[in-house]
Amino acid sequence: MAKKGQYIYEYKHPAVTADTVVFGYDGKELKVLLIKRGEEKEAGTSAYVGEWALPGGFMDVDKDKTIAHTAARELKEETGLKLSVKDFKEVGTFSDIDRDPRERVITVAHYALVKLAEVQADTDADKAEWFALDEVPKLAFDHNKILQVASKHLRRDIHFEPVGFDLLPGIFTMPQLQNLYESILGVTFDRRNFANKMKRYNILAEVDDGTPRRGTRTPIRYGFDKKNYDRLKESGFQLEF
Amino acid sequence: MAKKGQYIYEYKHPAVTADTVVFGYDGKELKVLLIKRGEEKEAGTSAYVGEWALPGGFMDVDKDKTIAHTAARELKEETGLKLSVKDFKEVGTFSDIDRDPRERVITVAHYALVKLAEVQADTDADKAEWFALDEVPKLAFDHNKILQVASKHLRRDIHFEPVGFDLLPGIFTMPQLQNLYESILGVTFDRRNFANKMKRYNILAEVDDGTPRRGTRTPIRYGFDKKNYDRLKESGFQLEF
DNA sequence: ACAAAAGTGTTTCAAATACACCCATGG
DNA sequence: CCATGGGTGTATTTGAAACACTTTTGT
Repeated sequence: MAKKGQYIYEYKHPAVTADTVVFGYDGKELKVLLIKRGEEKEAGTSAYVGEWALPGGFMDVDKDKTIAHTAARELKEETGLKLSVKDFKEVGTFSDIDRDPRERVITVAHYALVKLAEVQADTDADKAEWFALDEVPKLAFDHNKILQVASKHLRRDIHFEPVGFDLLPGIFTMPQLQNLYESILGVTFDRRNFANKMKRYNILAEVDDGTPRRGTRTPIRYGFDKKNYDRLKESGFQLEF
Repeated sequence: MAKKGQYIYEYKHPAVTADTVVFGYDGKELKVLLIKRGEEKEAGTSAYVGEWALPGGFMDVDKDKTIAHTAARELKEETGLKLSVKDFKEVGTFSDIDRDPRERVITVAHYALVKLAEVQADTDADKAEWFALDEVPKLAFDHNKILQVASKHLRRDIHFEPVGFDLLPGIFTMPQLQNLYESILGVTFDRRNFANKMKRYNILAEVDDGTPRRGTRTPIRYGFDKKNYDRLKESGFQLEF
């Protein structure tokens, strides 16, 4: 952690933070991980104590190799969630002059996708909580705006990136996959057309995990074919919906 | 301009800059505006003096309403080019710990599109120069990397945004438009297919600017139909190529 | 006179869309 | 027994891609 002391500059510097929108999917709807703000460790005074906010915090100028490292470190400290630096996708910089009442703070917003089921155990329930996207309360700072923009980025990226990979468990069903896309994009698809399109990309493989298929009521279970997926991505594809 | 003085913080703060990749199109190829670095006005020591670099500079914590304002202000100061704040599209944050030899500096990169012909007169030729994209020299800091990423963003955005609007003069020809797309994407299109697709969007209008069409050798002149374009954009379209 | 630039239309193929029925299970 | 969830195939339409010739001007 950064040392407290006296740091002197010839010109004013802003403080820099990294905030992260962590998206998870519970099989029904998209959720976001929020924390309840406590006393600030770093800034002289605290702001928005007791309110909900996105996890994030101040850059450690000496230790954080990049701003994504800040995001990863703070997420870990605040929620217990340990993600790889490359899981953080940058959303943008929020730099309005009055966005923090204490001093000038600019924040670099990120988003990350996690497999909710596998990760729920690791999150520190005392501080962090999952909220359905449409039940997110009023947040500290400009965090509602950040969440909006991050959601927009997710909706865009879904056309180019394997969001299913990251949000669904390793084994999943076609209805789950479809529901995920429908949740993110806010639309509905025809079952048959959706499945056909997905299958044409050759990135899905039927898997037999031992669950007996006892009739049409138990859905077929799929896994992602990462090899084919990566090849497809290299050659500049577009997953259109 | 920011005041020089003694600014004291309890925790280390990084310096923050905004850099901008200004793209222009001369009818043949994509160009970028670069500046020759002189003595730094702000930082104690100067870095990369005499080398080519992207225009940009330090945030004025008291005056710059957002980081985009920093980008606009610095572009104006360094090249004479006066663009609207909303013309700056954010590309990303570059924050590697050793990217500036003087102190920890993180930069927020932007790109902007200009009509080269209309703007060339405004740029201060003493300090700034246009370079073809594939003739860009080795740049200061990590600016070559920033340029790469900005180009990638432009290539992506071309599918969703009216880049033609911003890069071409108000009146242009189909071959010019096609050449622009080919330059940015690095591919070639069939003349007929390209024109047909463009026309299907109903965003082009033939204009008669007095130039006589004296035969097939003088191309038809078009303008953008901004109304239709905006409507199309609202309804979430994709310009596919 | 010939090379270069620009205009134009049709055919073919692939993908998007729309649409209806059957089966098995759980309550 | 019936409501629910899940599987499957076909016909139609739309857009993408491939393709060749003619005209005019500049040299």
